[in-house]
Amino acid sequence: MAVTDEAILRIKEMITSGELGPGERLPPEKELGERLGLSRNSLREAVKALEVMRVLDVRRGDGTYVTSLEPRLLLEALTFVVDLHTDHSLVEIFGVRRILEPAAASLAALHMTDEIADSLQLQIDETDAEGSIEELVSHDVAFHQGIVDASGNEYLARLVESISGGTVRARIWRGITQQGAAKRTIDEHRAILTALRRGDPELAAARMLTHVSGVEEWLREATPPEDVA
Amino acid sequence: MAVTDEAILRIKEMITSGELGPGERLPPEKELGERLGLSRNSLREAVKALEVMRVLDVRRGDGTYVTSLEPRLLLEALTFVVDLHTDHSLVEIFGVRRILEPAAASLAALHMTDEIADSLQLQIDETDAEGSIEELVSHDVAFHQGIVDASGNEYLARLVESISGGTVRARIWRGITQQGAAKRTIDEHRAILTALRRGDPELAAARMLTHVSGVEEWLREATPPEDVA
DNA sequence: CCCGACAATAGATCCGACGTCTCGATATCA
DNA sequence: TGATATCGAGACGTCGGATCTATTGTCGGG
Repeated sequence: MAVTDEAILRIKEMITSGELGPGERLPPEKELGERLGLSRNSLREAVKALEVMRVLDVRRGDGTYVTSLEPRLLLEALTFVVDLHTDHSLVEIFGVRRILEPAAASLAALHMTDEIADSLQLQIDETDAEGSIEELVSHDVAFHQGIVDASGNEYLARLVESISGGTVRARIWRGITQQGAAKRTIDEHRAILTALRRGDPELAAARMLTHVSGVEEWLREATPPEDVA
Repeated sequence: MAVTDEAILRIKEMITSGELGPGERLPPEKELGERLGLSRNSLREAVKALEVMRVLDVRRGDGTYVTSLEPRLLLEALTFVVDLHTDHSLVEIFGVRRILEPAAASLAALHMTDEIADSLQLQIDETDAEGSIEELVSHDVAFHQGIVDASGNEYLARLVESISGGTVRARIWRGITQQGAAKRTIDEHRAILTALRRGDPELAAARMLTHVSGVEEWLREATPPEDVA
C-alpha cells in the first residue's frame, strides 16, 4: 500500500483509538511526517484527503485540527459525491427519499411545537408561486429541511439533506415545466404542515409520501429506459 | 481559495459537465497541472482527495481515470466516515436503520424469488449460534445485505451497507453479552425470511422493525445520557 | 491598559530528481 | 505465423529542499 494511504489509515486510527479527540491539534506536518515515516509532500496528500471528508480542519499559519466529527460535518461530504450521480441514479435516490421523508414527517409530527410550526408556516407564506425557479428551489429545500430537522434525529436530517440537497432539487425543478407545479407543491406543503400541527404522524407521513411521489412519478416518466445502463 | 481546492472543483466540474465521462482517462499529472495552473504536488493532493472519495481511480504506471461513478462506489466513501462516529451517534444511526431496513424488507418481499430466498436460507443454516463473534457478525451483515440487495434499489442497498456495515455491527455485537442473543437473532432472521418467502411486505417490514428495534433498545440502555454531549 | 511592530511557527506552493510500475512495441524463438 | 520474451517510454509514487504567506503571541511604545 502507498505510504499516503497508510498515513490516512494511521491518522484515522489515531482518532478512533482516542489518541486524538475532536478539536485536538495534530503535530506539525514536518513532525507528523517523520513520525509516520513519510515525506511532508506525501503526508499533505493524506491530510488533504481527510480534510475534504471533513475529518481534519487545516488552518493555515496555525495548525491542523480534528474536527468535531459531528454527523452534520461528516455527512456533508456526502453532498459532494451525490452531485456526481447520473440522472438514472436520481430515480433510485427518490426511492430512498420516499422512504426517509415520510418517516421524518411522522417523527416531526410527534415532536412538533408551535415555534417550529410557525416557522414552517412563515416559510410557506413567504413563497411566491410565480417566483423564479431559484426562489422555489430555495423554499422547497428549506421547507423539507425544516421538517427533517424537527424529526429529532440529526443523523437522519443530515442524510436527507445530503441526498436531496440543493443541486439535486435544482436539477429536478429545472426539468419540471408543468403548469401549476409550483402552486401544487406549495399547496401540498400546506397540507403537510396542517398534519404536523395536528400531531398526526400517520397523516403527515401519508401526505409527505404523496408529495414526494408526485415528483417521483414525473421523474420516472422523464427518464427514458435507455438511461438504465 | 487554495489552488488545490480550486483544482478539486475544476476536476469535478469536468466530470459533471460531461467533458470527462465515467471510465475516461485524465491527462498526465504534469500536463493537467499546467492546464489548471498549479504544480504537480498540489494537483496530486486534489487527485488524492478525489481518489479516496472513489471519484478517480489512479493506476500507477498507467494513468488516472474517472471511476464508473456508480452508487456502489460513491457511497463506499460513506463507510469511512461512519467509522469515525462516536457511540452516541450510533443511537441516531439506528434510528435511520429502523426506517430503512423495514422499508427495504418490504420491497424485498415484493421482489422475492426462490433463488434469493434459498440463498438467504443457506446463509442462516450455515450459521452456528455457538460460533465466534466474528462469524456471527459476518452472518448478520450478509443476511441484512442480502435483503437490501433484494429490494431492487441499488442506492438504498449501498446506503444501508454503509451506515450499518461491518465496523458498526462489530461494535454492537461486542457490546452484546446477553445470553441467547445469538440464537434470538438467528430465530428472528428465520421469521423475516418466512415473511419474505410469502411475499408479505407488511409482515416482513414488521418483523424487520422488531428485529432492528431489539438491538436498538439494548443500545439505548447501554448508552448513558452523559454521552449526549 | 491598549495597540502596533516583530519574530516564530505552520501551512501553501513550487521545483527538480529519482524510483518503480505498466503497457505496448519490438525482437525472438518454436 | 504465432506465442513469448525483452525492453523502453510514459506515468504515477516519493522525496528533499526552498520560498512565500497567514496566524499568533510577544514586547515595547503611547
